[in-house]
Amino acid sequence: MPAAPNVVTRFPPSPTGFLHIGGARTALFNYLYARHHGGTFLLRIEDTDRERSTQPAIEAIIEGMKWLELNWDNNDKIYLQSEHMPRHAAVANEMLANGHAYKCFCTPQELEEMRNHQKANGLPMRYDGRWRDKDPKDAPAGAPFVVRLKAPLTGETTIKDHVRGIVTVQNSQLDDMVLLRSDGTPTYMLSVVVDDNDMGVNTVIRGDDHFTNTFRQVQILKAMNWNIPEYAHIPLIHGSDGQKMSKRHGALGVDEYRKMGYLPEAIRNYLLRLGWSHGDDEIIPDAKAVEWFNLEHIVSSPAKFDYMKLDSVNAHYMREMDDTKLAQTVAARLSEATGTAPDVAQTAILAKGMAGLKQRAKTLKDLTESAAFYVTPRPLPMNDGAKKILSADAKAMLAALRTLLSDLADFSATSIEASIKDFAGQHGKKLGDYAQPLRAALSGSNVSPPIFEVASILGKPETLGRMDDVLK
RNA sequence: GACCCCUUCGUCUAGAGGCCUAGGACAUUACCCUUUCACGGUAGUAACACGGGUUCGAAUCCCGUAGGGGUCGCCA
Repeated sequence: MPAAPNVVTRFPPSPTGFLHIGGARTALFNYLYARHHGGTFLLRIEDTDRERSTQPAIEAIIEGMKWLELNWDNNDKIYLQSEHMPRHAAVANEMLANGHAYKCFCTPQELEEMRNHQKANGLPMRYDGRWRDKDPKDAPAGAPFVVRLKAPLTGETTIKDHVRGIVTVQNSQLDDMVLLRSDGTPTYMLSVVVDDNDMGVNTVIRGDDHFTNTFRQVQILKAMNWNIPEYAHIPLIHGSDGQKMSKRHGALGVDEYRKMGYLPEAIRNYLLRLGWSHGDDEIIPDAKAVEWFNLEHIVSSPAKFDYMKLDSVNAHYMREMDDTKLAQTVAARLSEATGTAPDVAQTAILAKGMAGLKQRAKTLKDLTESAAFYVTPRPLPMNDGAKKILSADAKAMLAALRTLLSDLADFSATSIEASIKDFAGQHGKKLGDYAQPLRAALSGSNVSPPIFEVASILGKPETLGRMDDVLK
């Protein structure tokens, strides 16, 4: 099935902030495509903007990638774009030498005036090429200059994109972009092209916001006579306002999702389905994702992020998790929230409780909150629902129940239920009449897993103790 | 403004001219199950943006309109 040999993809975030959800999806698609073809997935940090790039951001991105388990190749090594700036500059100079680039001595003010004029007159906003054919000798001595691409004036540039199809733009629409800044550093447009080429990247999967840039990049590629990679521009993820999700537009860092209690496998599955499909399949475990992923079924329109759906996917994976492992996670979260870590015995109780708890929760956060009562030290605080249940009548019934339970030898859930059911019948009551007060006493709430199961897991001494607390 | 792209239930999507009286999932409604809440089960509401073509036949192809988005930096 894998046709293209040696597929090389890459994820190139710029370290100006955390790894956000849109970037995570781009990374996922690149990762899956490489894995599907048995190819290589690389991580490149685009830190050429020295002003805005930060080390903490680099670390946050790496942490995010690791949390999502999107492991990159090349022995875990990261390609730092800034380390290759001399190479980028060398390429620009090569283009200068072979006539594919030229020096432009315009000042920033001059360019801004030009743009203002164009905007005011409803003209297309592009560099007008005023230094394209001028002799550099005409420039004032020692004046700073940038290096611009000498882009073709006529003809057209065509991109074959796996999502967009074949798209053509007239070269007259594209201006002579800057390759090298006046301080000699390369621009993004140059750096990506050079790095992709040097890294052997042959498949570029990235956000659709890069689509129009692609035409310019292809022009550089052609000027250098380099191979043009396969392209797949994936539609953006929109916020609820229908606009591109960005760091200031509702996109959260992946770490926030971890805190909210989402599982990495759930995030992966949800993100995969957001913009890609495999028939009616919704739950797509990693192995299937790698097996099935392709570029053909990437959706062509933008998607909105939906927490409800994420919740349901997360709930699915959470229920599949091993109870012991889940209990450890919950214990860790509990200790983070309360400051005291559950001990081994308590963690064991949590593990027993997981089966009943996890089908009532969507996230690890929910799960942790609903599990807390198992290990909360006595006397348990009662929530409003519990207080309401514990009327004088209810307490009287609870007192009777206490005697019943203390005499019960077999403290299994079925045994407790059978005995209470029998007891209720004898007193002309329903099971629920006793179950609710018991629930309040044992869980401190009006909502809990099956209460006889809870009692059994808590054990007889703790159960009776909690009942005594309420009866005091 | 210029250029490019997008448009199927509220949301994510299936759909590659007849399989579509448009399918699935999430959400939502009702009922069943039931010691609470969930889970689960059953049923339901709900969409091809609009207008023209092409064709025996169009959600699917073409053109236009409308709406939305992206890009136009010495940011990435």
